[in-house]
Amino acid sequence: MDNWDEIKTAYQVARMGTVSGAAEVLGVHHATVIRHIDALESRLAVKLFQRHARGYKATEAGEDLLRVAEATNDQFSQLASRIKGRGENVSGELVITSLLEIVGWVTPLLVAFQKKNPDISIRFLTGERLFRLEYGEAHVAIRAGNVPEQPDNVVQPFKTLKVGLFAHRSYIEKFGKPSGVEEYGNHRFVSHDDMQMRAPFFKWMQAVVPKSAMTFRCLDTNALTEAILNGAGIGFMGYEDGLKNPDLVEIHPQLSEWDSPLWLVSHVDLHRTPKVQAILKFLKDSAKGAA
Amino acid sequence: MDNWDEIKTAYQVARMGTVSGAAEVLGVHHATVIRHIDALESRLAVKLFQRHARGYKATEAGEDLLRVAEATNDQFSQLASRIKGRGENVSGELVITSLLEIVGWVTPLLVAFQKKNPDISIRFLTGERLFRLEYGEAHVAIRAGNVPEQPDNVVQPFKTLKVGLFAHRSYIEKFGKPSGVEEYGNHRFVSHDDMQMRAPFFKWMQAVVPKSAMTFRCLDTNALTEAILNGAGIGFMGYEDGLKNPDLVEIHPQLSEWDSPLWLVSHVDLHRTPKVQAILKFLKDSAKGAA
DNA sequence: GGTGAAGTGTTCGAATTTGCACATAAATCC
DNA sequence: GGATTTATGTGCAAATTCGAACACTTCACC
Repeated sequence: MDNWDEIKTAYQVARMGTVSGAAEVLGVHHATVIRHIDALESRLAVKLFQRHARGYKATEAGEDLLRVAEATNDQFSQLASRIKGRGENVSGELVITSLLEIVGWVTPLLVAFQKKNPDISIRFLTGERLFRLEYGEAHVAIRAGNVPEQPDNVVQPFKTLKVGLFAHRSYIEKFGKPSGVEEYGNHRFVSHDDMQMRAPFFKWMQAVVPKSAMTFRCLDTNALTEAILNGAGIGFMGYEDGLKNPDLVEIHPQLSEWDSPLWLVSHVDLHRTPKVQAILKFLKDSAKGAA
Repeated sequence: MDNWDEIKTAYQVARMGTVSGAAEVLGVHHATVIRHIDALESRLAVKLFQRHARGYKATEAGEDLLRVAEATNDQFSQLASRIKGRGENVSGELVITSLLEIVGWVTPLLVAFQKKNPDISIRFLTGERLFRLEYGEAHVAIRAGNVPEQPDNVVQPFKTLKVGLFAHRSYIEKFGKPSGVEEYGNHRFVSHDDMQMRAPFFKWMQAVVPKSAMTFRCLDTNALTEAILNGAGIGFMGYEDGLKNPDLVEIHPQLSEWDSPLWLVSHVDLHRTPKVQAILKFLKDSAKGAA
């Protein structure tokens, strides 16, 4: 039973009782309707209609088809309105992924967005693995570093993640505050263990701080912040967070070359949907408000 | 939501996960599949699939379509097997129509056929009105007289209805038996009231018997037979029935020109269905057996 | 009983759809 | 890391389908 269009045609003929009427409803020529019926009947090897000059009358098989096709027509109509409706409303599931490092910063934004759009349910995917937009694993990704130039992805600048070089008060009391870069060799630093890391502030540190001075290394950004707070050494952390904490001392004036740009990335297929547009607008607005 | 074929295509893509796979299942070129999907998506203004080089992944809308189309596919498959099955089995309703005159003769045959085919339910339509095959009012008609030459009807000879001219014993006792046609004017005849009747024996009677001798006229053949049996006069009735009844006397030697040929008529659209073939074969066989 | 309206059915040219060839991209397999 | 496999995507020609016109039939209304 291939060729569903012929079933659709037969349905209208059974419903209308005439070929001409069905042709008008379907918006095709009545010759087309006749051909569809003929094709369907010869394929099924069963007469669906009894022909006479004043119209078509469904046989038992035709009546059976009428019932099934009527249900199908309803189902498809409902499907169409569901799909179209889904396109217009901001509802359903919204999957967002980001790097682990900025979870603490992004999460409150997502919660706020969910509160503004109660019909939406948010899945926030984070992890070692990069969740890929092109496989439909997420609607929106927040990426850092260079502009992600993958095809089929729509990239927008989000905001710039500023970092500063801080140490805890307890560290300063113990080891003193280095007056300049040249003294860094005699101090203790905390840093990421991942030498592949491409963040600009990390590269700056690699260039300026001798490897022997990096006495505490870890993989997780949150653990790194904790290490600084516990006086393990000097290290990078979010600039705003650092300033806010009275127990932290800024070691080096903030440099713009440390900045990590953040990008909002969405797949081109989904970018124009209202749902994705809504979250993108919300995130950009909140970035603007914070700046 | 017109063009059900595109939905069918999208269903296979959602099921298979790749355009190529769907194309193979559908037996079309993969370019066609791509075009169907593109057309459907632009009509719905919603992305149904997320494209990447290793296949298509259904979006939420696509998943929705998958569910609906899967159900539809099942429904259509079942419909197809029902319709084809109906074509092969002798079951369902079988509508037969005949003239009132031969009801008594046909009914036992139909009952026997129904007993041989318990899956069938028989509707035997009789009445003043001619039930018409071309409107699907009946599957098979039993017609008398000239060969019905209507288009779209398949006509087969059934059997010849022989009639004889009989009178009841009580009539003979009262009025005597006419020795020849020339004495008919002095006798009493029972006949049909319908002067339009085209039956050959009726025309013969009209030619031979003066109108004044027709003293009992009625519209119904059964009533006519009853009239003969009750001694109302001389009249035509089924030849076999007349001979079988010892109380009846044959008035005139049977003439072949009285014979009414009976025809089995079926609409060309239904003639080749096993159900119609079965009843036609049964009726012809029983006519042969009786002859 | 004849005339007009409504419907079926068929033929032929036109428009649409389809299939093929080829380009390209990503994943897998040595 | 290069070759192979498997996928998507796009012009262009062929095949198919579609639509307009016309012939024919039946029914309803005068």
